[in-house]
Amino acid sequence: MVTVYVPEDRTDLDVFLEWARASAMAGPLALDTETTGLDIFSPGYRLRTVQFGTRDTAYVIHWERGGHFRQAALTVLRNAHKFTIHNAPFDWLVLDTHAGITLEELAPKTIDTKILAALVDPRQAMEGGIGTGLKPLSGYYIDPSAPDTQGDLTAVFRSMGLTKATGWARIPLDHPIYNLYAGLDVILGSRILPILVSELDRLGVRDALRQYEHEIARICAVMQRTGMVLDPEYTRTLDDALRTEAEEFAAVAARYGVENINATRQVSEALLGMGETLTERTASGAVKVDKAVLLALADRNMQWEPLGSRTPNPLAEAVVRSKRAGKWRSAYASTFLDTVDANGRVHPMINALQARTGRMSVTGPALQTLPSSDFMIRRCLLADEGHVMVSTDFAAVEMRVLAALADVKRMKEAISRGIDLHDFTAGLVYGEGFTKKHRKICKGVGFGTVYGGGPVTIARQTGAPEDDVRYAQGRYHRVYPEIKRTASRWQREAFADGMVTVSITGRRLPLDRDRTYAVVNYQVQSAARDCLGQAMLHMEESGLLPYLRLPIHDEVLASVPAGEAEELAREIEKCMTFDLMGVPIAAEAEIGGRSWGSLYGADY
DNA sequence: CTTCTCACG
DNA sequence: ACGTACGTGAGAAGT
Repeated sequence: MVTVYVPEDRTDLDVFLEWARASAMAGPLALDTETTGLDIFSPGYRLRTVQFGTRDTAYVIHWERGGHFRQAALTVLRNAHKFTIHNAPFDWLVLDTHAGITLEELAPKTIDTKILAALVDPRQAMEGGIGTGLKPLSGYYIDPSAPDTQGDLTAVFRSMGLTKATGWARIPLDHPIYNLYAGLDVILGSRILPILVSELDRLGVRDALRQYEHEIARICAVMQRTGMVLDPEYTRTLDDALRTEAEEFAAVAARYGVENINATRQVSEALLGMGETLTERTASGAVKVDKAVLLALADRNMQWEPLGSRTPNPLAEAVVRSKRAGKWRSAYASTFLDTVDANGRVHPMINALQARTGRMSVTGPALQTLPSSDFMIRRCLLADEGHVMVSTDFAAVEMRVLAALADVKRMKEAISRGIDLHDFTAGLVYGEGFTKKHRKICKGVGFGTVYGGGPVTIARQTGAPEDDVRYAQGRYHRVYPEIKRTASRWQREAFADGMVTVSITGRRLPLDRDRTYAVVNYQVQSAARDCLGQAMLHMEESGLLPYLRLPIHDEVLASVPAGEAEELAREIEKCMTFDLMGVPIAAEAEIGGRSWGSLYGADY
């Protein structure tokens, strides 16, 4: 039996305050907000309700009504000493931006149940895990028939002629289902907390890892709040130019009967009709017409450089160009313009613990995936006024992490002596007279090993003959025997531990039963992510957090005052330099100009 | 909702 | 016994 209260007047609010005071003494209060949407930094964004709850009681405070309602919510937000929130960064930023409760104040008082859930099982439901959303967690741990508060509310929206996009902003504040579901979320959050804590205790997940993840989440939330400056004039011009390019080449494709360049079926049929032979197939058996296929028909390599090996197919050329311009416009340039805030900044969401390996992801826009082959998209984003961009990369971090985790003696020796790792490997595999080609194969085998790839894939990736790759991979494992040995140990331990391999930081990494070879990649990718996390903690300790803009797996992007760029770049490098089990982890900073594109060849 | 494609580390 | 490329986000089309 649970009760959801919705205070209507000052008397009700006094009851709420008394309840909150007493409840907060007994343990963490569950906290949640309802807002007009997910676009926290958009003009016109509103905080609508703030909910507080325990395992059987919830109070939905109508922030939107102002006055005493806000005062009451603020009193509890300021006075309670511990909150449990599901997906805290969102609520931190909402309350920071729209209620004046800074995330610096709230974060140290927060336990995020989404973090705890990811430490129990980082997989999404589709990957065979429970999922880390409140709904799947409630279904699994509390009651399979627990209401889908978000899903059911969208149904309510529809019945009122509203959509997912408009419903959260327009549903009347006093709608009973809206209030019931707002209240249920904190009740569920409150009930999930002790369950997840006891799961983590049972599984032996150290408290240090839980604390560490909360620190990382806070640091990422600060970066999200800061955001990045957009160059609006450049971006508008680029958006127009990309639209024009997409349209012009789409018109060329139309002359060959392709009405829709994104319809792969139309493209493949038109190409076959022109007498081209298309041999590659997709997983489902359809004719494959991806970029690699089209560029080959257009007589270009993957860098788009002309090959001179055949007559370029004009349709293939038109389709690749139109598709690229269209994608770069819709995924990047247009999204920048659509998501920019009133101060000219974009605030992508940084999901600090998103991937099943613990890796971070960035969405809306996906700033970790901007094209790197051309500066034109990155040129849209700027360092702050008077600042320059600094990008600092870990040096070959995954190879170093592998050397450390698997205790690869000769690899560790080479790294410590500062020798180029792929040169070193080529020397061991082919002898001192190795060629550039040999080095390339060894580099491919090195990466292939980190990813768990076989000779066929590595051969395809490097362009080297399969037999050569086979030979090199065999030799590779002879000169670095510890890798296979460690992989076997990891697999053995995972089998004994419910198909879960435990990372160097104590992170649980569930394996797929039919892909246990991926254990090497999971261990390496996860440890590399924690190198980034460790570096981020160092950077905050050094006072660099205000300059940080974006984590990109093995890189940190910063905006620093132009006059102090050299010093701050050295400081960032220092924060990304440390020892991992006897292996030096190192980083190199590159100082650019005002735009991110300047680090990719742009002149501004 | 699934598939295909393409952008990144 | 053998061999397996890893992790993401996003738009568009097709079912």
